[in-house]
Amino acid sequence: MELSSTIAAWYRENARDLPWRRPGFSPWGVLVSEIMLQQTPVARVIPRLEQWLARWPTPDALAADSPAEAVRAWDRLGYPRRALNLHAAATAIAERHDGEVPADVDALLALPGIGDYTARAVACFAFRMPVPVVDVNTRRVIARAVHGQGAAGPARTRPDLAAMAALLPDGDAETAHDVNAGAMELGQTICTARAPECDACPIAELCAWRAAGYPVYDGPLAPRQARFEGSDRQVRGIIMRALRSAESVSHDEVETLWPDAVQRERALAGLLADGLAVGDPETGYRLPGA
DNA sequence: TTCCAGAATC
DNA sequence: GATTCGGGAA
Repeated sequence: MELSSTIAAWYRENARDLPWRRPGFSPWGVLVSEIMLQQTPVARVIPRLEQWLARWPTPDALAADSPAEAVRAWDRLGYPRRALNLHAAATAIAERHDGEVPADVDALLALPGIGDYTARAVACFAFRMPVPVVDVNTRRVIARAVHGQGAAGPARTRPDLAAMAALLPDGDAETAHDVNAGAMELGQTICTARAPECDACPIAELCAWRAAGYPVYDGPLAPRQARFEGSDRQVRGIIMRALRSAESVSHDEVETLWPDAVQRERALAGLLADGLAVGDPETGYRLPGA
C-alpha cells in the first residue's frame, strides 16, 4: 500500500537517533525502555534508561537485586508500580525463559506490566516480528490519514490492532518494522495532537483528513485525567519519596507528610495493597524486599 | 491546562 | 467500558 510504503520510506530517512534504536541495543534494553515510556515522554526516559541499563544490563542482574532497589532507581519517573512490575518481569524471565527476553507476543503478554502495546513493541522493535504496534501516536495517524477524523477518540484495542495490521506489508518484516516505528514517529513529531504540521507531512497527499478539508472531530473523547494537585496520586507520590530516601519510615513520620488523615491513610493503604510498601503502624514502613 | 511510546482493575 | 495510577514540561 502506498500509505505504508511512504511512511516506511520517510522513517528510514528521518528516524531520530534514540538509544533503543542503536544497532546492537539488547532486547532487554528495548523492554526496559518501553516500560519507562509508558505515559512518559521520551526526553524524560533517556537518562534514566542509561543509568538503569548500566546497573542492570540483563534480566538476571535485576532479578538478583531487590525490588526496593528497583523502586529507588526508578526515582521520580512516575507510576512506580512499573518499577515493581519490571523487577517481577525480570524474575519471570530469569525463571521461565532462561534469562532471555522472549520474542513471542503471548509470552510477553504473560509478563507483569506488559500489555497489548508493550508486548508488540518489544516483539517488533527488538526481534523484528511483523506484528501491529499501536500507541497513542499511531492511533492518531490512522484516525486522520485513514479514517479522515481529526482525533482518535478512546482506545479500542481490537479495532486499533486490526487497522494497523491492515497497513503492514506481508512477508517483509523489516518494512513492517519501519511502518510501525514510522507511524509512531510521525504522530509524535509531525502529526501531533495539538498543532499538526501538515505542510511538512510526508503523507499529506494520501491523508483522508486533509482530503476532507480537516473536519473538526465531534466523536467521543478519551477520558480526561483528574487534576493532580490534591489527588491521591500526589499523596502516594509524597509517601513514596519518603520511602525511597530512608530505610524505614515510622507511622508518625507518615502523618507529617499530608494533613488530611483520611486521604493520607487511603494513599498508604493503596501503596501497601500494591506492594510498593510493606510494614504496619508498629514497625513502620519500608520498600518491599529491602 | 493538557498531554505524554499504557496497564491493571474495577 | 470507566477508573486509577506520577510527575514534569509546554
